Amino acid sequence: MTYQTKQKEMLLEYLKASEGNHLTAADVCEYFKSQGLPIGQSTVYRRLESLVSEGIIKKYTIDNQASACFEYVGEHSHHEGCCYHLKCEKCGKLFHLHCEEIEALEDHIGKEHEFSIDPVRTVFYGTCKDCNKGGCHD
Amino acid sequence: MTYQTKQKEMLLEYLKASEGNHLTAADVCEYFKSQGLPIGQSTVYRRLESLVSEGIIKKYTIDNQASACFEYVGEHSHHEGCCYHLKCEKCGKLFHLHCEEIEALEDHIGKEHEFSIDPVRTVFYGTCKDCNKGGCHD
DNA sequence: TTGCGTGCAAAGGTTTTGCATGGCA
DNA sequence: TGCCATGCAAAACCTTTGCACGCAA
Repeated sequence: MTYQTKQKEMLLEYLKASEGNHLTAADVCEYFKSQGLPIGQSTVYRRLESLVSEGIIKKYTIDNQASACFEYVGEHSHHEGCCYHLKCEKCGKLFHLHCEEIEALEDHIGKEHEFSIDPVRTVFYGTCKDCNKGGCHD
Repeated sequence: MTYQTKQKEMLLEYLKASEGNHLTAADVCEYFKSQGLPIGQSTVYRRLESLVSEGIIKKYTIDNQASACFEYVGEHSHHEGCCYHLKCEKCGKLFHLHCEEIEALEDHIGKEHEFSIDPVRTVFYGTCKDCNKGGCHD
C-alpha cells in the first residue's frame, strides 16, 4: 500500500517539468526551499530512490561529479533505446543523444559482440561543436 | 616540476599490475597496508586524481556503488586506430572493441551531431556475455 | 484508526583540505 | 637547500538511518 502525498506529487511534477535536464538531490532540495515549500532531504532521497526503481527516473553519475544525477524519463517507459549522453571534455557540457544509428550500434554490439550496453551509464567523451571551433573556455 | 617518489612508483606499478580490474581508493590503501608499506589515504587520492588527469588511469562509478573506481588504461597516449572499451558493470572485466560499425557511428555523430568523440576516453558500460547468462557474481 | 510517509538529527562512508614534516633533485 | 610530496587529522560532502509525529485512506 502506498499513500499519495503532496511531497510525492510536487516532486514528480518538478522532475517531469525538468525533463531533459539532470538534477542532483541537492538541486531538488534547493528548488523546493526556494519555492517556500521545502521537502526534507531524506524524503527527497527516499522518493528519488523509489522513482528510480519504478523506472520513472534514471540515476547516473558522471565522472568528476561527486553526487548522483537524476533525470526524468517518463512514466510509461518507451522502448529501451532511451538516451545516451555526450560529455564535452573541454567545457564540461552534457548533451543528450537520441538517434537511430546508436540504437543500431547497440543492437550490433548486443548480437555480434554479445555485450548488452547500458545506455544510462554510457557516456561518450569528446569535444562539442562550440569547443571544436576553439571558442569555448567555460 | 614534479618529483619521483617511492609512493608514486609503487602506486603506478600496482595499478598497472591490476589492469583489467577496477579498484577503489580504499582497495588501494588496504593493499599497501597489507604489504606493510602503507600509503596515506590523502596521498592515494591525490595521486589517483593526477593519474586520471594524465589519462593513465580512468575513474568511474558503478551504479549502487558508493565509491569511485579506478582502472589502469595505459601510458600509451592518444594515437589513432586504438580501440573502444566495453566495461562489464557486473564482473568488472574490460573488453576491447574494434569494428566498423562503431567507426561509422563516430563518423555519424561527428557529422550530424557535430560532436567529436574521443575513443580513448569513451567506455561503453553494460553487461558482458558471461554475466548475461546469470552465472557471474563478480 | 492504521500504518505509510515525512522531517529532523545523527550516523556512516567517501573524498578533500590544512598544515607540519619528509625527501627528491 | 628549495620546494614538492606525504601523512595525519579534521573538515567537508553525500547519502542513509532511527525515531517520533503527521496524514492519507
